[in-house]
Amino acid sequence: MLSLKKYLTEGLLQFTILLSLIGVRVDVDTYLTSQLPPLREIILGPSSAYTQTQFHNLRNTLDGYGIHPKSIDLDNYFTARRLLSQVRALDRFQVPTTEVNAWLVHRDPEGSVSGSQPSSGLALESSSGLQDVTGPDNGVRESETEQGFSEDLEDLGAVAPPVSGDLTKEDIDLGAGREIFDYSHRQKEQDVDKEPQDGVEQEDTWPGEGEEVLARNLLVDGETGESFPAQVPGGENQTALSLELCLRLLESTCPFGENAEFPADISSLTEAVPSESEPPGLQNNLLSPLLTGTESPFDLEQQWQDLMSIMEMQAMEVNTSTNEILYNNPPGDPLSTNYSLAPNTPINQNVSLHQASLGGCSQDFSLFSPEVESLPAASSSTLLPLGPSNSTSLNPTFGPTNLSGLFFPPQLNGTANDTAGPELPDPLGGLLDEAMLDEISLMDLAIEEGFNSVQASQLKEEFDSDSGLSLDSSHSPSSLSSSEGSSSSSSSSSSSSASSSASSSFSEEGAVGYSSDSETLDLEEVEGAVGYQPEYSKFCRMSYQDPSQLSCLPYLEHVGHNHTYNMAPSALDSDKQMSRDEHRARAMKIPFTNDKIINLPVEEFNELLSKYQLSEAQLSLIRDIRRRGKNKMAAQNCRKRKLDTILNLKRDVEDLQRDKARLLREKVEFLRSLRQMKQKVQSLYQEVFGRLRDENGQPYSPSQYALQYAGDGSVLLIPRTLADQQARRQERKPKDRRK
DNA sequence: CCTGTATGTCATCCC
DNA sequence: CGGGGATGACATACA
Repeated sequence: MLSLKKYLTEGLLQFTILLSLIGVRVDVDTYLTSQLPPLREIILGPSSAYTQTQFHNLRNTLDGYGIHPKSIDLDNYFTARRLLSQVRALDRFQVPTTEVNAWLVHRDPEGSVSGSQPSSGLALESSSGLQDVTGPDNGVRESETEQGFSEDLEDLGAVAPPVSGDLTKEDIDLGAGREIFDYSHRQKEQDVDKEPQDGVEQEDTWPGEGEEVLARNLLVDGETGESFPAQVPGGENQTALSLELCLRLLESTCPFGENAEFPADISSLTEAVPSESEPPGLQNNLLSPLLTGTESPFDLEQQWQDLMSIMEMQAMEVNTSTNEILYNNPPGDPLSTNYSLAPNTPINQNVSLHQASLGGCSQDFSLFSPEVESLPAASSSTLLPLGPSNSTSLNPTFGPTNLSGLFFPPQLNGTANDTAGPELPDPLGGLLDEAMLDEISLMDLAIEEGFNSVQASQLKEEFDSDSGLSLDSSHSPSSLSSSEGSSSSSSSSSSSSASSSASSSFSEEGAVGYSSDSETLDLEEVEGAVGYQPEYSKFCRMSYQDPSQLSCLPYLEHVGHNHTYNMAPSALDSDKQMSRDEHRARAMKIPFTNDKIINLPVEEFNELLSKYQLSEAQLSLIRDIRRRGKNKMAAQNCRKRKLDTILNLKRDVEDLQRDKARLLREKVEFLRSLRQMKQKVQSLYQEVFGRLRDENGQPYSPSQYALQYAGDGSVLLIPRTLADQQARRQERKPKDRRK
């Protein structure tokens, strides 16, 4: 089923492409508005989202003439499809906490196919990107859920998230396919306030319109004396298409924000270029700014770091600049506007690879997950570097200027250079070390595990049980006052009976405090059971309390102290159990119990003393007993408080350690994902670059040329020297911003 | 006998 | 200024 469907789809797409190339413009898009899904489905397939094929770009660029049917290399096309599928593998970018879903949106220069599926969960990331389908040939990519068709489309390389119906015509024109990075988009929203900076950057890199800048840059290449776009030999037409697709794929793989600025910025993919091919010396010179200063440009690690830095920038809120830039792109953006022009540009001029290039085909690649998707289509559109805008801008710009041959890797360059570029080497470099990361994660995990399994759970339980106790000093006072009141009342109500004294002491303890209400009750019950004998009651209380509390506290469990030893086997042995003060009081013939001495309120206590004729020695002893008794309770409360504090601190530490471990794990996972993406990008870059051929059919030297992403999502083949210059330029910006 | 824990007591600070 | 809570330090009992 799938194969058949795929076959049909491919055939249909190819046919459409051919028509477009021939100059027959199939404006299915006009009919394929969101309101008319059926027609679209007929042509594009069911639930086709917004698939924009790069072929459209060619057609658009060439405007139907100038491109020879021969120029289309089906082999390359399918190769591109394969690459695209590979890229698609990156769709689900797993980030620690967030899942990243990427969609490849294929956009036609003329009119990118805008997904008419508002309903689909996917939000159009690039507002400009998707949009109206001017040509039937636009590959439409449906939401992933709709696999059948989407799959085929995917192969084509046109992947468009369902577009919300709000796409404007302008968006459509401008927006042609571009890769949208939801993630970046999201950030952009957050970073909206940072736009000013972006604007500045734009001025620097891309004064006015990115297109112009690109053109200028390309033409300018003084060193080589070549204007790349134009120079690219038309003989490469064969590969042009495939290259375009590949480039788009590459673009899509890289979550770079699209920005007008980017076009100017040339962060080169060159970095990704296989190092083997290039001589070290050349590399250094040619290396992009990002790479410079650290390792050889070709160093994979370095490359990864760059990518990671880019990712980091986007992912980690830190960099707003890039996001801003990306998001800020208004629909009316020059680039976007230019997009509409692209279709008109004659292919002849652009015929070179460049044209094939990605300009037209932008695939929206949203690496990031649902969150991103949820973002409004408009905002997202701006984010994606590869988005339609790129294609449009590029085509128009270069087409006229004969810069046809250039591939722009705008996003990579722009994003990497602008935002992440600078950071890549440093922060990510170290982190990239997989072994190190693993180690960290493992360590963290171990720590976390340890806490979780052993102490954490226990502590939690303990704390829960111990909830009654609070370190907050405020608690004790209130409880104390209340307890005192109760104690006084109890004491007053009951004269000096043993039971009364016992109850009063208990109540006082509750008041004292740290014991929770339940605790107090328990104590009271216990003590009541014990009967009079304050000392016993005290001991009992302590013994009673401690065990219960201890049970809750794992640490204390090992303490097997049985404080009940204080309790005589029989009440008759109470004398032995009396405290020193009890003995002293008895020796001094104190007429009332120590409980009363200790627990009676001051007034009652004084009143009690006044009732008896006591000697100085007796009064002194009574006061000492009262003082010691009070202090004893205070000491108990103090110790309890201290213990609670320690336990709470321990719990806090454990919690923090768990959080830290979790965050580190997530970080490691994120870095891994970034690394994988980088590898993919690199491989794709190499593959694409390796397929490029000059007029003579000779492959380009990686040491002399490099692929770069333009801000608009197009990919250019430029001299390394130029790439290095631009890369350096961009590298500075991000740093400045951060500062 | 040594050690660790629990508890009591004292001195002191502070409210 | 005294009562009393809080707490560090020390002493003691006990396992």
